[in-house]
Amino acid sequence: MELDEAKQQFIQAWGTLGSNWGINRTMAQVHALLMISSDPLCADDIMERLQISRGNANMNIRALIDWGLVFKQLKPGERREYFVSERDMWNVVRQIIIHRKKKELEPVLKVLEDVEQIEGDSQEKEEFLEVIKDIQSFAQRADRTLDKLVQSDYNWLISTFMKLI
Amino acid sequence: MELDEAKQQFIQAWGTLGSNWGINRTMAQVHALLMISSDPLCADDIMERLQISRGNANMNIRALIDWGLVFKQLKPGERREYFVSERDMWNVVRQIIIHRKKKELEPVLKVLEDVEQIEGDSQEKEEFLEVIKDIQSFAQRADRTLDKLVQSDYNWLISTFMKLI
DNA sequence: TTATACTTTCAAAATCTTTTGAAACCTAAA
DNA sequence: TTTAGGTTTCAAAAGATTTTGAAAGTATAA
Repeated sequence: MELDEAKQQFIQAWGTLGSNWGINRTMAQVHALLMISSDPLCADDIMERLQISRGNANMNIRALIDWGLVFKQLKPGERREYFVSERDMWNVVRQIIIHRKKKELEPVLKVLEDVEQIEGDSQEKEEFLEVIKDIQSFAQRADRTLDKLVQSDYNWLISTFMKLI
Repeated sequence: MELDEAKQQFIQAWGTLGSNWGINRTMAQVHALLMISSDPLCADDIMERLQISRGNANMNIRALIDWGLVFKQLKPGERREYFVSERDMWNVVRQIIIHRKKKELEPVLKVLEDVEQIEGDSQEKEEFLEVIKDIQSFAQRADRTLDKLVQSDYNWLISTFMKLI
């Protein structure tokens, strides 16, 4: 396989993975492209390499910066903005966990708390509450575990992985 | 809050969560409905409660059965099929991990292996390979950890959670 | 101040995903 | 058989998401 073909394949695969992970396909592709570029790229480079429009490129670059997966880099004497990506996979995953936890897990915890506050005194209510409480205790445990996880550093993580295996 | 309103809210929240997790909204809602129904429901019950068409109900029930999240239950003397859901959250999450790992992680591992086999001997190639190998080692570790996780039972999981926190 | 080089926005278009519902398809019992 | 009660399929419609590209905006330097 040629290097360029390999790069292309990797970008496509990363895009597909991303789109299953709440990261839109192009956003993940931009990230992939930056990960495998040795030098910082500007918006025009990204547009050209991925064959996407300026608006699309701009939107997804901003989103990646927002997620903490890509950083601006200004070259001295140049006005144009260049971009580099986070390459450390644990930092990448960490940022994704932080974002998705906030966007998804926390709202569910809120709803679970709300629906616990129901009126009445029926058998049906008790059964409903039992199911809800089970889910809630699981979700809270997941929430705390993820908090701990994102705080932890890479070496700690590795050693935990090791103990698991 | 009334019980019925609470149920409705829970079904909606579960639907939203699911759609962020590679499970389509209706599929997650069907699962939610079955989790909080004390008795098994048939296709018509589900259609009525969620206000969805027969085709939609059927498709999503089949998908849930396929994912191991819902089970058929035949009532003696009745032809109609009834359905109950997996309620144990750890089993639910376990099934989702199994499915998504197969659908997402494994194809990426395959691509990473493929793109490692590139020709040439340039500086550029070496830099590309370095990034790929980092990602690969992380992905393989994740793969093994998830394997271990899905094999583990609930009590083991709890104690691991506890150690983390 | 004006020109230039670049970034951002956003409505419309394209694309992808989900849902519908009617027709085809079972299968058990009469 | 035939009928009745039920399930599955699938093409078309609806709905959601993503992408485009041109216009507006912004900052720098001459």
